Amino acid sequence: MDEYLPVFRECTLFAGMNESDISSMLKCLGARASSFEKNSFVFMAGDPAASMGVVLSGGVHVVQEDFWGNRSIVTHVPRGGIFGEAFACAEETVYPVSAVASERSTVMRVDCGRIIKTCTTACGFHSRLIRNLLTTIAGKNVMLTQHLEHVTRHGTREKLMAYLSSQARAAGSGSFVIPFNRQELADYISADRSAMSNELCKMRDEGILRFRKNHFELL
Amino acid sequence: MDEYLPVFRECTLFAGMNESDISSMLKCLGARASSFEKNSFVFMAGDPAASMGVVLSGGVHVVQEDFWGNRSIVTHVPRGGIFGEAFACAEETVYPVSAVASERSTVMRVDCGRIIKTCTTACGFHSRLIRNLLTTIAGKNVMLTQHLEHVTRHGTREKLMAYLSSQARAAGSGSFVIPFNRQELADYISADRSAMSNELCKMRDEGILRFRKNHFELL
DNA sequence: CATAATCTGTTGTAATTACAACGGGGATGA
DNA sequence: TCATCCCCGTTGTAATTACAACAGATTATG
Repeated sequence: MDEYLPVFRECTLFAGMNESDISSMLKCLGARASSFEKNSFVFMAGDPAASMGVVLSGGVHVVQEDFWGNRSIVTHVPRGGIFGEAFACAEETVYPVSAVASERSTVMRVDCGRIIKTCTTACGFHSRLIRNLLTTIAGKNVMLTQHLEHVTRHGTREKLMAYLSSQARAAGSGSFVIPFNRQELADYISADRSAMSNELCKMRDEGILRFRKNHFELL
Repeated sequence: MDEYLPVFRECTLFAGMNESDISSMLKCLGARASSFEKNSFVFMAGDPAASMGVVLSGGVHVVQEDFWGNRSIVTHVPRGGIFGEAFACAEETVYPVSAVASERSTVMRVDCGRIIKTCTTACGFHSRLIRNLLTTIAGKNVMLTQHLEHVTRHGTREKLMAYLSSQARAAGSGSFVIPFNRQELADYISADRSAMSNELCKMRDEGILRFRKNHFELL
């Protein structure tokens, strides 16, 4: 397991811990790493939701299948990312989604009960681990709330204004750089790229914003 | 503060605790209740995000204002509900939203740092409190993820199928009752009521589902 | 029971959006 | 330098959705 220590250092779950702390903690938690072939299931929808996963190598797709069998990708989890933690930490009894290796991957699974319920005095960094878990989930929560805020607006222009406003707020300025190209931005706000591009230019012509590539300025 | 003990028993944050535990814990946390007139701010966007709120009486609107000053309501928090906890628990430094009393209200504010960072051996139920906080945020996380899944689908029919599928999964059956009327369902999936109603009937005529009022059956 | 109020389905029209196709940069690499 | 690829804007058309208005059904209320 120690071969993956560089990965753990990138993982928000272990923020503020050094390698020896992490190493001893993983033993304490009974964490086990397993390998998965491409397209094999790490867990399936309907399995008891007891553990969270940490991607040590490769990547994992979180997928959902609807009543009629249509499959869609919810998220992709890259190396160093965690998944399933919200279901395991909530009162959910089973996973409502499946996790599939998008390529040959190594995944570490940690029983969430061991993190939460164990006496927190057992090892020195256990409380830090819980805090990290809480911070990580809370951070995702904030991002999800914002995303929902942007997507639920009616009309392409309203979506853009909501998204750009939040970026300006985060930057503390009306002038900022976004982390998306046009196609990615369109996917994010759930709109068509060309329609969005069109709307952006209309807004520019009306004088409510300026942009050049990924740099935007609200007026 | 003890006059609000009945409210605390409904609050997920204090699940599994009895009234005397809650009472002593609130002292330990240094929680303070304050009154707010209708339309007065509990906190404003830009304030340092240190504490979470618990609505003891009345209700609170979480509102967001965009770059051009357009205000929109993100959520309404009723009596017994908590708000601001995700921002305070995440690494956010300031609130990106404001909280406004929707009527004359009483709100208890708890410093999140006191919950998370204090030595967990300080009082017996502190670890339970942290677990409740984690469970609550994780639960919201699951709901947000699902909602996003439903809203981002393109087309009214696809949204309906995604939502109804998730309800069927939750019920463990293709036959279930939804907690929305038509208007609420339309708001939830971010669509027009009449267009949605139309689409539902088309789907019924095509034989992929049946419904009567709030009872649905997928085929 | 009668009346009002609300919810739901239906229709037609206007507005918006998705889709496809294309051309102009700008970056990349041989 | 030239060729290639990718990103972005633009346009026209087809499809979808929003909006408004209305009628039947259901529920609430006195």
